[in-house]
Amino acid sequence: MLDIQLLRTDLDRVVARLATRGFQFDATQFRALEEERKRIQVRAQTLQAERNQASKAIGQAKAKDEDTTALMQDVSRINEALKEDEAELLDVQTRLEGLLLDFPNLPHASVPVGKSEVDNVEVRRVGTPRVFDFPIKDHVNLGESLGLLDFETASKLSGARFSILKGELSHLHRALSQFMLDTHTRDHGYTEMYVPYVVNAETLRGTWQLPKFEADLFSVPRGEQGKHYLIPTAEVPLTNVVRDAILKEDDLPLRLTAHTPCFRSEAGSYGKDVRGLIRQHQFDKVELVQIVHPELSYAALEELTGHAEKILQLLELPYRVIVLCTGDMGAGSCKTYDIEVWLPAQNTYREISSCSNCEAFQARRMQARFRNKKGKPELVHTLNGSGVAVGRALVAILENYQNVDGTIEVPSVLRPYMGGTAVIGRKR
RNA sequence: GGAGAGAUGGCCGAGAGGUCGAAGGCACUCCCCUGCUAAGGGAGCAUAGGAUCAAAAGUUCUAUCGAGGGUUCGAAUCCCUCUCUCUCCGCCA
Repeated sequence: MLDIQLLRTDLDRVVARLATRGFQFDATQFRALEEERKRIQVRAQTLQAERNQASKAIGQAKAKDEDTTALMQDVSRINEALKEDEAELLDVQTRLEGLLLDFPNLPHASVPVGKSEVDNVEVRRVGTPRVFDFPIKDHVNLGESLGLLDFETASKLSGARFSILKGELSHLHRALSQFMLDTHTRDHGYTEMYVPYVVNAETLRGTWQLPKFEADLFSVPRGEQGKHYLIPTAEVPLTNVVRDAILKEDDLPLRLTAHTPCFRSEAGSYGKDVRGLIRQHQFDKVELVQIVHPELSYAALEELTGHAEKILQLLELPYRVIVLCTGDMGAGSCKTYDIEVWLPAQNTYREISSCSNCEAFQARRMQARFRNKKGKPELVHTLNGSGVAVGRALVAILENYQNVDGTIEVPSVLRPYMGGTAVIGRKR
């Protein structure tokens, strides 16, 4: 959520900057609504003040045993008028809030302006794609021929876009998440968290998934309590840890990590990536979240992106980092780096992590604050990034580490997590 | 699942229809005092929004005592619904 003050004082600039991310906004309509709000609010508040004063006078008169009939009639009249104003005010405010809730975040000045993913800018490339001297297979082929990847049975259980991993492949999947968590907690200073996978609507509102993206979520009916939702990413529970909290300045930065499944309905995305593990309704991810002092959030973004990159470096997977242009960024982000891993079967880099600085956008919604030097509560900045998507890392390992006989080499950092296994799929 | 108790400011905790945005304490900030090992005195100290203002400061108004509704001229205080926490019993990986 944007700062309403900013809209009141600097609307034209806000509209112009939001236009760079393809967000059209009717400033005239907003101004008119604001005018209306102001008019009604001033009137209503004046009436309230009158009423409060009169009521106080009644109390004082009664204490002195005086007659209060005239005063009470006054108040009744005020209340009549007030009732209408309050209803109008509520209506205007609801409409304004509705507009405000739809606003995406303002892009940071360093973000390239563009319309879509073709305008994203590559920042760096790390590692060199391996040259194969045999015809390579994609991860689906590799997994299925080894008998370790089973989409058919998964679709019997749950439908399309679910998968079953077996034996050594399932073990490798587990090894990956363990390795990521260990690296982030041991080397990068994150605190490991175990968090709920089912959250309430308030929590999703805090991080922006509601109300706009409800269609992408799996929900769980809960009788009188309404609906709960399966988390689409651990960003949701991790970031909301600080919702409605006032932290000590010394507590910052908070670095939190969790390994969780993520559930995405993504009804609209069929037709793309239908094959394989790339786009699933359920996948595992190790998430990184930082809650930081506003002045340090851009340094933290570089740092957090580096933490995610470190995983790929240790796994010796080639990747590149791109900065998303204004038109391709998520709504809550001021600046986003995507990390894309090399997939030889697709002959391209594919997203494996997305690292964003949301500045105070989520914090304002969540009322997540810290007490600053002056003793005043001030909004924190929030950042999140995948460190990294486990399923996609598995895909990358299958494809990059494949041997001519269809077996898979285990990256050396993962071998301790695999009981020393060096190759997957070797016949015994 | 059953029975009971509770939810007040950063924290603890009083208040039980009127002058309560809320006593007192702790913490914090500033000042004074004091040569000392969690010493004393004074002042300040909730959040959000509105108006005024070029802006800040200041002034002023409104809302907020778990959330939402109701009663009333007036609600932290009374009534209803919900949520959460605690205690006891039951069940359970």
